[in-house]
Amino acid sequence: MIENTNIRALAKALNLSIGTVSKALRNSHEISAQTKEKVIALAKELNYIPNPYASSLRRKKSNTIGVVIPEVADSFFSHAIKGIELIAQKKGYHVLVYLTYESFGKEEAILKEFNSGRVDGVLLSLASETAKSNHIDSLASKDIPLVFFDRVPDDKDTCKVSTNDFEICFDATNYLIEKGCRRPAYLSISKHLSINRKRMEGFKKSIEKNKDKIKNSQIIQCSNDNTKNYEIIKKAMQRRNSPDGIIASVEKLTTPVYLVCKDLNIAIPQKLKVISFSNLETAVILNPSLTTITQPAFEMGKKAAELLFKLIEKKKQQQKNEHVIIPSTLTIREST
Amino acid sequence: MIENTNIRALAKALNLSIGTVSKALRNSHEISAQTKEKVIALAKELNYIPNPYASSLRRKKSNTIGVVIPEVADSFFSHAIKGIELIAQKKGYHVLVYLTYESFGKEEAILKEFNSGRVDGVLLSLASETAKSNHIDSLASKDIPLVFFDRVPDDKDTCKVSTNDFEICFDATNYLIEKGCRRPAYLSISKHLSINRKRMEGFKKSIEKNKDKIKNSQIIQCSNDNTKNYEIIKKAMQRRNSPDGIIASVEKLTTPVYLVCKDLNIAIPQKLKVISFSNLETAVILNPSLTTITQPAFEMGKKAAELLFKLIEKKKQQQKNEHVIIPSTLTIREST
DNA sequence: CTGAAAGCGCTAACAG
DNA sequence: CTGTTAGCGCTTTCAG
Repeated sequence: MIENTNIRALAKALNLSIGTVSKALRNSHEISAQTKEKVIALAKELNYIPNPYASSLRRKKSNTIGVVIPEVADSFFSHAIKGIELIAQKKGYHVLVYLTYESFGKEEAILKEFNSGRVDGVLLSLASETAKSNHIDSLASKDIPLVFFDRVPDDKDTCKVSTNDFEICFDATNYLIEKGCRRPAYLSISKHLSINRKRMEGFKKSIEKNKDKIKNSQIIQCSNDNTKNYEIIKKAMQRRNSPDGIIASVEKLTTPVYLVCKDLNIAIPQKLKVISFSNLETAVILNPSLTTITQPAFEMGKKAAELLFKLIEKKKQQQKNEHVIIPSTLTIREST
Repeated sequence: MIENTNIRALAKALNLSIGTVSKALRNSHEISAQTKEKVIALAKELNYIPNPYASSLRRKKSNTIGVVIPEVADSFFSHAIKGIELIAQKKGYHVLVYLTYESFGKEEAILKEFNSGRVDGVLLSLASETAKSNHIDSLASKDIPLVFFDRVPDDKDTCKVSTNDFEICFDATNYLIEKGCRRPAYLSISKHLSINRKRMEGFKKSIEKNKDKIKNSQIIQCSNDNTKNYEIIKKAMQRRNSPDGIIASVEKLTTPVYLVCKDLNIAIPQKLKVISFSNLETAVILNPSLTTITQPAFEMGKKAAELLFKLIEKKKQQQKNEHVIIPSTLTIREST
């Protein structure tokens, strides 16, 4: 940081007091139009930009939000960040991005630091390691608004933006069965994530509902490591009574599923029907094109940010536990 | 922002002066081990987190970097951000992310605001609209370090991290020709981007080198809008002497190319060989699997951040125009 | 309508 | 080794 033309320099040049200049710049009603004009003109000329940290310190307001997400290498979060940034930019807010790499410890540390007043609000999508969510209480006690998105907790009464994980997975499973699957499988990820539980419950509910049609069904527990997942899925497909339908609960499971089928010569959709949660643009050019549960990632990001700003702007009136659900869509393609 | 336990409260509780507490917390050598211990213990107990903005104001150092990118919905930037964030987290820095949406005006405005002292350094990947780069001069005049990555300018002597766009595209084109292509085409994006020019030049150089083998070659100008690109590519493929080999200069052109081929029944790789710049994990499960020029996105992000921190930490010694080139790799798959 | 002055929370001389 | 003090640049009473 290097010294800038500051408000004092402006004041001196204009023969005004610092206070007057400050008010003029913030367009205070108690300053004459003339003065405002002069001040603004010079500010522009000298390329004056107020020091945000001085302002933050004084006003106890950072005009910054923190976005804490597990990963960014998945297309869901790319799109979500885009939505968040869009709204933030519109509101004149700045966006700090933090990755937890699915680690609870990191998540905890990051949130803890937010108690410093660095941010006016937080958007959080839980790490898969995160089982309990009491690490968010300190934020609450400091009245720092928090909105969960996508990976929301279900044990807390907070603002959250999620998609209809249960219902869409229920629908998707029904669809698989309708298409003739008798041995459907659900590829599960972290058990801690309510998002995974909900999807899984949707799956189970459908199995239950269709139990007279179903021969067998299974939950296949996958890991965070995709090479392992390849092996896990391969084994599952080599067992007797291997699945004839798969619901992949996250985007990154698509690649191992397709690879296994290629390597084991399993025809999709004839031998195995596949549906994946995914926002991949390339779903349509896979072979066969992939039936996806498309999450409204961008919209969820936008909505979460909008909600957060509502909380930031008028904490009192706002409901502290609004839960917005933006539905996903099942896009049917050739893989089913 | 709500009032926190601040350094004054700590000092009072410990019967020490504010200055001593401050030094103890920053582990100053002029404070006794005993005192430090006491201070740190109480700080922990009270969950004391120093106000970063007060500190920034006083030290003229924000411990924050700004990352300015055109889009985040492309897998390149997802990976790059991951690399950046990794290094920043290690260094105890915070990362502000801004999207320009390919707009020069936005890019300019964002950089201008950085003159306020909000960030200690900037990582920039140019918007496709950006033709001139004098909007970065103000940063330079304030001595705010700047490192370009990926979309670097070539008219400036600055630090930049890029990949070997020219060479890899030269190699890729050679490979196409070697595989029998006689009518190769290059799908071009924004002409302003040096990255595109360099790739294009690599293409042309190869055409030149192989001119006795080539029947015809073309540069197909694409847009930012993928539905338009579909039409553009379709038209190109319907003309006489349509390409028998394509180099797609950016990832998002893959989908329209594959779709056109599907719709026009053009067999890849028999009738058309395709290579695309891409970091898509799904390249391997496309049909046919896609030969890609894989950019080291994560490594570029990391390297750019490392370079930036070197500049931030010791401005003097550091070369102000280091140009790091991290090579891309040509991964050959079935589409060629 | 404008100015004076206090202070946000922290750091860094400087003095002791 | 610890304390005192003067700000960083800005906002905001409160007076005039």
